[in-house]
Amino acid sequence: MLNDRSLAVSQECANCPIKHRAVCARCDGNELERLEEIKYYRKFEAGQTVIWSGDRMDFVGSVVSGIASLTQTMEDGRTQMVGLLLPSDFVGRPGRGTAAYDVVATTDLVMCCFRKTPFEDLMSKTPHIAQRLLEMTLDELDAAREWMLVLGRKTAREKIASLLSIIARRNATSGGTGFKNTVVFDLPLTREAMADYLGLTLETVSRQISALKRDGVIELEGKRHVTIPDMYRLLEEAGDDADGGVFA
Amino acid sequence: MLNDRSLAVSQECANCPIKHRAVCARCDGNELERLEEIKYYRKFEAGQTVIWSGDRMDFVGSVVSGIASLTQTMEDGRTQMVGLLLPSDFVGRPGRGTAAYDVVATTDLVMCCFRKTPFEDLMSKTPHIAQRLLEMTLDELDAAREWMLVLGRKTAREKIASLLSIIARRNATSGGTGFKNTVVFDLPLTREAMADYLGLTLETVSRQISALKRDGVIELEGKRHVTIPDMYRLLEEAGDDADGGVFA
DNA sequence: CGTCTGATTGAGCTCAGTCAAATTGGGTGG
DNA sequence: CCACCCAATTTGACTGAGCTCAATCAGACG
Repeated sequence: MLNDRSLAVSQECANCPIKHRAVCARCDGNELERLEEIKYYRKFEAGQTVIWSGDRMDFVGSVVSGIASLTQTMEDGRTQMVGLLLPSDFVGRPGRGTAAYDVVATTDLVMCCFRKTPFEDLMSKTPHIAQRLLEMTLDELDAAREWMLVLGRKTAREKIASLLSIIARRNATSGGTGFKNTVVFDLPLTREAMADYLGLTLETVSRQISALKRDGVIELEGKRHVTIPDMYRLLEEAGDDADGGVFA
Repeated sequence: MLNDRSLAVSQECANCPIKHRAVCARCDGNELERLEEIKYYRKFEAGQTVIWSGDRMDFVGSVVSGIASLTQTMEDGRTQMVGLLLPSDFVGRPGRGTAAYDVVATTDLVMCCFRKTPFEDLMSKTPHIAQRLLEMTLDELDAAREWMLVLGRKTAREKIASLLSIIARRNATSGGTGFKNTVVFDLPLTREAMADYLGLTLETVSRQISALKRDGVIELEGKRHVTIPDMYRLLEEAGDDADGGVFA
């Protein structure tokens, strides 16, 4: 089966698709061997919950493929996504015993997990891991702060444009020939997930997407396949400085 | 002068008021000596800008006393606070050359600074610093995510209550005798700063504070001195689980 | 072909924003 | 000590972006 195949492929760190960006990116051969001893893969289907907030968490790990989301929920059911986990992103916090957020597989998901205690031991002996984790955590903090500006100060239209920019930036295959600022991708999120990301209702998300389509900022094929004919235009709509050269 | 005195007092790491919580908290005597060699103090008055976003940043440092804020500004002037820096909090990012945010002294401020390059060198040789910085960054990330829930999903009233809770939790001297959930503190932020923190306008902040006062959730003496007669009540208003035992 | 989930669209309402006018309170100079 | 000034804050009236409730639509799957 495809699933078995894909697992088999990623079984070896040497072939791992995220080896250049994950927590283990800085590790040398020896360190990788140690990690390899304590690692194991877990797969989740779209919609499945990886962990519930408050649950005991005895592993940490990296997203290998697929997308997961970190969400917080209030007693009355209001929910806010607080993290979007893409391949190579790290899940879990060394030194903490319980999950602070719900982690949900947004798409089918493969994770490379390490039992927490051995990982922590290894980390204390392996500065390369801690270094890389610090770097990644600082990046996440920057992303979170960017996101706070979106949540606190942007309009619904700007929020949608911002989210599309973010996804485009990561997921993008520039469509067509030559030098162009056209970008094409598939939305990995439902309208509801987008709403939870942006602090909106799903109706507002839908309306704003329709409006952006009507205004020619985006093109849709089906509900999920998106074409951005002019990335600069989208960045403008997002309220971001469409400043520096190519979006990189 | 008082200023000189307070500087003199904190000149030695041994007497430093934040030594247990700052980046240097894990350092041993030897490591502290090295840090001491490259450190220097800087003072800012309330309202002064410490750094502008985009500026070259050749130092990093810790807040020793006072409060600073990290803010992001859009071209049209909308601003969002993305970090509130209290004593012991770290400013700057090792490995980055320019400031990503505006840093502004919200009150009079004393910082313990390190030139960036020597600090980075020291950090690569001193796991204790990197360890502590990782810990602090993970805490900040948690705080940022908490804040994202506030920005994305809470009502104006809940936002104000949340902010007051946060300040109360840190700044608090429980007022009066015996076991009680009464808390007293001075607001270190103007209405405008609170608005920037919470993604509101200053008028809305003012209105909601008035409403909370009217409803007996808080008491005001002057504009800044706040009494929380019942901390649990406030936590309820914040929409947080007023769950676990004493707020700790 | 019915069903079910996700998405779109509409109508009306509400909370928070905008614009504008008081009010407060601390600081200053006479 | 008092009159005045200025910045911060409060309050009011009105507006509108985004929410709620509800109906409809589209595509996937059995």
